[in-house]
Amino acid sequence: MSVRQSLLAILDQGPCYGYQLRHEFDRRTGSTWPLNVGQIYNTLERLERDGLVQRGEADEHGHVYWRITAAGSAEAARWLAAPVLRAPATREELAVKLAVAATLPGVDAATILRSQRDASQQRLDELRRTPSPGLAAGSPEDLAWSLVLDSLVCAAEAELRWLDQAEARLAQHPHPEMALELTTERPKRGRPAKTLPSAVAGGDPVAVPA
Amino acid sequence: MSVRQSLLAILDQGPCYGYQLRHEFDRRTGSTWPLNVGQIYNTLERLERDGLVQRGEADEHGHVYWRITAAGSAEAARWLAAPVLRAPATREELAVKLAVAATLPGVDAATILRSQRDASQQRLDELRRTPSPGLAAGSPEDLAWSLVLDSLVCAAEAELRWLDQAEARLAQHPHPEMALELTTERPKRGRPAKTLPSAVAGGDPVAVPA
DNA sequence: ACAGCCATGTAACTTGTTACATGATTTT
DNA sequence: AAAATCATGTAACAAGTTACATGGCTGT
Repeated sequence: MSVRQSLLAILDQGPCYGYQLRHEFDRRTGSTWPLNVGQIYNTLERLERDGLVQRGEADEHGHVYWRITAAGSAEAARWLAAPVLRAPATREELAVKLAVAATLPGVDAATILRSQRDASQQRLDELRRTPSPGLAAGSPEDLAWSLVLDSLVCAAEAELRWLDQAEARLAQHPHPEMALELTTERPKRGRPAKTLPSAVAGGDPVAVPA
Repeated sequence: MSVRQSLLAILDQGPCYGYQLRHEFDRRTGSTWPLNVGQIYNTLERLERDGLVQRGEADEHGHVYWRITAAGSAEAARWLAAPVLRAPATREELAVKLAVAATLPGVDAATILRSQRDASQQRLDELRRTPSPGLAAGSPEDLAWSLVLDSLVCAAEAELRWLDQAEARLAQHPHPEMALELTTERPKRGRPAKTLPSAVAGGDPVAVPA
């Protein structure tokens, strides 16, 4: 959701051809996340389909310039003005994974946590070792690159903090032991009773079929 | 990339039918991120296509149980054992957006930053106000839910920290003023000259075609 | 001639996501 | 009867990503 919008924002500055867009994007976001060339042409076609850009004729060099439309310009402005909202619950792969792992009986969540922590720490070290680019210090590219790098560092630090918290929490719940009784109640169709206290289980714990 | 794997990990505990999987998943990750039912059936079909699960016959209740295969079991184990690796550069939408915004001439990055900061702060406040679920404290569900919630809080805090850093950095680079000269050099095809010092610009700064 | 980059494009595929259709069952 | 829930499924789409095909130009 940011490639599309980023390309649009760059195109809002003036027509570009595909390879140029790649260059501009990479320059702005640093050498991380090298943007695949093919993706640019895909994205441009999708943008054209949505009426946000228009494709021009090839010039004498064979360069195909793309021009933003009024709708595209509005969309770019909208994107820049509106804050990025994380969904009510952003899908954090790591959190989901640990939440699932911590509630599976045969799984040793503590070990998973430790090995994840090692990997995350290593990643953070790498990020910290990553040099600022050899560009002219103070250049806009340098600024942009620093922002992206800082963002990654902050995220990695937060991940480590969270992992430590999680480890402490897990220590309090030594053994999940939450066997897969799954839905403790027998699955029933239809509208469930509201007032009745679910009639108590007593019955079969879902008897996983062989 | 976590729905698919999570469902597989749950199925590794024993056969389930679709609705049951949704229940299990939601129970483990908290009420955030309610999993759309349709997605489960899609994912199951894709898992079957990949030979990781097998669909069973409907039982007397009309429940279609899905059973994990040996390959699926191996895949689930692999997922649980391997740490989640953020790509060399994870696509942080917010970072990319700010990096792009900070290098666009007509754009007031400081304003964008401030409004983003407000939104992020508000989100963090909401997260902090989010109560732990009314479940039995100490239950595995409670643990899982807390983990997810903590993760979101940590991420939100990191985001704010980063935004503050970014604001400070932007203050040092008061006005990007990086006009869209785009590729300062005239785009040329073929292998670029290595030794020549790019022949100096002098010429037209890409002369954006009208 | 050959390597290698510039440049455009096509096709396929993955995961996530939503909208919709269908029907059974059960409470109100 | 109506409403709500359980349950299964289909179809389509969005965004990202990769692999591949094609050709031009240029330096060695």
